[in-house]
Amino acid sequence: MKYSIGEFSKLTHLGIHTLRYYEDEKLIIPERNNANRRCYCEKDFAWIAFIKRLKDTGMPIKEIRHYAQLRAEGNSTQNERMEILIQHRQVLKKQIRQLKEHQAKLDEKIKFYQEEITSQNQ
Amino acid sequence: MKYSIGEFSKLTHLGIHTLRYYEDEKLIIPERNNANRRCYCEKDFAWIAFIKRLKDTGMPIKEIRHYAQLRAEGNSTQNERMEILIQHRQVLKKQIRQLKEHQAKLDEKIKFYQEEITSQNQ
DNA sequence: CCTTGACATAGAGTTAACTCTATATTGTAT
DNA sequence: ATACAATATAGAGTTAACTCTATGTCAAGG
Repeated sequence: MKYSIGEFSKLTHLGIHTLRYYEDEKLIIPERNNANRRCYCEKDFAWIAFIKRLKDTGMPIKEIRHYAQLRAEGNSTQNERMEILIQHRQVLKKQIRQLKEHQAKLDEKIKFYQEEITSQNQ
Repeated sequence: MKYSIGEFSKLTHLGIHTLRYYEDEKLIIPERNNANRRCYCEKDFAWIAFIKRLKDTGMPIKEIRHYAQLRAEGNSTQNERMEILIQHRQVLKKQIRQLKEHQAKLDEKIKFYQEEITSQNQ
């Protein structure tokens, strides 16, 4: 199955402009048809999903580009790509730990407000 | 204990420029001494710690400003501030859930690489 | 007295990540 | 054949959150 940029935009919930921007940034470079139109495929869809994951976990576009370029070079870069992901796993782990701490502190603060407010109503 | 902006900058690990920017944005407005110099105190330190927490959990500065303005209005806004934090707790909860999902998928991918690589070495 | 360093304000510059505009082509329905 | 909607490129504009520069003030040490 092949998708025009418009279809692919709907599929991925990324704007047309964003897809072209990602192409400029060399994150995802789709095939072209004989009229020079972009032709995205299933594989591109899976790849975009992964790009989103990296973005959502705070990886900047430059780093994603690096990963994408290694990917484009083929199998010989598997090891290096794995290393990047292993590094990133550490980052993610730390993020989760920190957010949990923030959550705990936020809960404390909310509890404090609740106590303040109920004590005022007596 | 009172701190000049230079001291407070070191204490909070926020640049002097950033502290002044936060003041422009009405997040934290310290006292002034008779020479018009900023005078940060312990309470400001606790408040900056909380601002950082909100920032680190993705709250934009405009929303933090809103919270800060309510805070400046005093006790009568306690309820509204609590509501904001309760809302934000939901956001945070969702963030953590998502990051955990991303972590799981990342682990899968790493595992996949490891299997690929070991199978190639045989 | 004079220099120096920390502070003050106002406003310009930077960076990341989009997002939009202008203009030109092209495939499809009438 | 013609109109029109989707696509193409190049480049400008936007937003958030800083970060820096220019210029001026002032208190304390030599």
